[in-house]
Amino acid sequence: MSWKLDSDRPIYTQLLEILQINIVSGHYPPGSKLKSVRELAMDAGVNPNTMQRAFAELEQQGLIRTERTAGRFVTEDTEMVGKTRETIAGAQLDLFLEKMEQLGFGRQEIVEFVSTRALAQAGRRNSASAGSDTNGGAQA
Amino acid sequence: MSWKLDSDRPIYTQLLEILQINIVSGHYPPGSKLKSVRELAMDAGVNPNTMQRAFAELEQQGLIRTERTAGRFVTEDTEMVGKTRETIAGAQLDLFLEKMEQLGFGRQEIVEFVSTRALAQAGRRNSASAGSDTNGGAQA
DNA sequence: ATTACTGTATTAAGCGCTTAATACAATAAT
DNA sequence: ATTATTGTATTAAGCGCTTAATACAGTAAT
Repeated sequence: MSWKLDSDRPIYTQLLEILQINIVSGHYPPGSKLKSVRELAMDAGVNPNTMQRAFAELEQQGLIRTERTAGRFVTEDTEMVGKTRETIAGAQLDLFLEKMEQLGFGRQEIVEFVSTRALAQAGRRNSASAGSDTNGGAQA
Repeated sequence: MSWKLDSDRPIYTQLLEILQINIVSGHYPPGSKLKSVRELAMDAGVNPNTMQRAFAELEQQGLIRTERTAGRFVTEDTEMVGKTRETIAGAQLDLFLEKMEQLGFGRQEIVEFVSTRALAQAGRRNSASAGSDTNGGAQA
């Protein structure tokens, strides 16, 4: 787990996003049990109260289910997880497009920019499995 | 001018980004005079101190020049402006790619995702001038 | 039954951001 | 010379986020 936190935004918001991503990417499988609030807070280096707050919002979105004393579990509604993944991806794209257009880039330019730079030297890793994986190995 | 501010991040940071974009996109031409701190603060609906703080950081980056009592002016170093534009665009792309990969998307998928959705219904506007403009009408 | 581990709630303190209300020096405009 | 406008600095107050230090209720394990 990464837990890269910056001081520019509320920590509980960032924790929420990280937890979301770990769920919709399949890193936290449907139905699996999550670590306790205290343990995750330790991992992330934050106060348990802060992690608790992140969970409160995460649960409100239906991605996790809480059992009073047993702990928290990832939802088993794989369809919802998948939809959430698409929603987040779409939102990220919209944000990106908005910024690029504000910078004066046209749609055509943006596509070329992304194509050129994204396929160039990639992230170095998984240069083998890449190329024909249409699902990225995520979710159900 | 937009001045869309959210409460999730420091306002002066957001003001800084907006000012940056207006400069590197050519909306604030090189050498042009900017409105006063007080006036811009009014436009944005923030306290003059907050706008002042944004300017302090903006000047530190060299995008503007301050003349004690005459006001602030956009730099005339068009090369720097252009480089800054590319730097911001690259940073935005990197952020986007990172999020998408965390969501489980592969590079190939991302390119297809962007190509499909970015060229689909666009932003509705400038459907006429789009298509062959390789510079977006920005900077020098 | 006792122990350990869940989620949850409360209180107080500290810190950064923001605002409000001024004030001052330097220059441009009249 | 006077007035208006510029950037800039200062002080105090309020607010949200974060942390620390607890505490409690419910359940699983022993």
